[in-house]
Amino acid sequence: MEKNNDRAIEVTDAELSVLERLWDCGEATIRDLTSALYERGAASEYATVQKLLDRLAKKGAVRRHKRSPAHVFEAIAQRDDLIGSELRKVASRLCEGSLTPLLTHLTAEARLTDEDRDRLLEWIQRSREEEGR
Amino acid sequence: MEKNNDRAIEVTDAELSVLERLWDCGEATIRDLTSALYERGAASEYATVQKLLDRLAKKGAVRRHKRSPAHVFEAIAQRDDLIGSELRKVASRLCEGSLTPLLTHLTAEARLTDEDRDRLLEWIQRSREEEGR
DNA sequence: CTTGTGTCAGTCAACTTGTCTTAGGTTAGT
DNA sequence: ACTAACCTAAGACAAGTTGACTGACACAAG
Repeated sequence: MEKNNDRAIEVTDAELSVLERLWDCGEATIRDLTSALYERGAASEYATVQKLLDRLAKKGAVRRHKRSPAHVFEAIAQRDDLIGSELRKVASRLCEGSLTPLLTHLTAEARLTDEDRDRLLEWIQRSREEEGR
Repeated sequence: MEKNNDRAIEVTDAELSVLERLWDCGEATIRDLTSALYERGAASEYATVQKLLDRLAKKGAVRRHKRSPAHVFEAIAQRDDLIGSELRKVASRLCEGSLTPLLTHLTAEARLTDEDRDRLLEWIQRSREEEGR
């Protein structure tokens, strides 16, 4: 049940669209991704995807399997990891690192459905019980 | 009780430090801000603060009062407005615009103090009561 | 009329980001 | 073996952002 909190992973828009494709496919080669994302499939676009994967790999968001002819890529970072990174970044910039103000803001701003509210109450209850962890 | 949701306000790091000073002071001239933020108070730093205020004004985060000799600046955007903008940005990039996944993530990740918990419970209570507003 | 202070506008280098080019390696087909 | 098709690796590039800085001008007080 270990969460991937090792370090923040932030990605740009173009990188994100590659990652999202990987979340859908599970695994994909550069060619797969290029034809899925760019339609035209030109050589330069292939290289663009390659560079984006390169940067994603440096950030630890993607793993490269050196399988036979072409490398196969797989997402390491999941959507929720990115959400977490972004939320922590906001918190550290605007709330001295505390996530609680974000929570407070969301409860005030988000239109809570009954379901959301119930889930939240339940969670608070649980968190109170776990007090002495 | 109108919230400032008109549009997203995002600020850079340097702009934020100016804004934070304004949140503390209420009002301030460029000179006030420069000596508070830069210590040295050189002419170039004065100009930097001026440019930052300029950009903040264009973003609608700051208001300029043309009082006597030097203009006086006042923050329009509050910390919570920025938090809201950032959260919406994250939501629109990663959650198809829905804030709920952020809430879910925070309930899973954030560790609450007793005080946080009480405040949150109160929020939820109030939100439930305002239901039909 | 000069000095100090303020405003306004533009410049600048460093960095980021998405795109593209080039060079070189490996495999398959004729 | 020679070429064609595909792959990897590394770097170049323009456009945009960001923080810092410069210069030109207004204006009041000594």
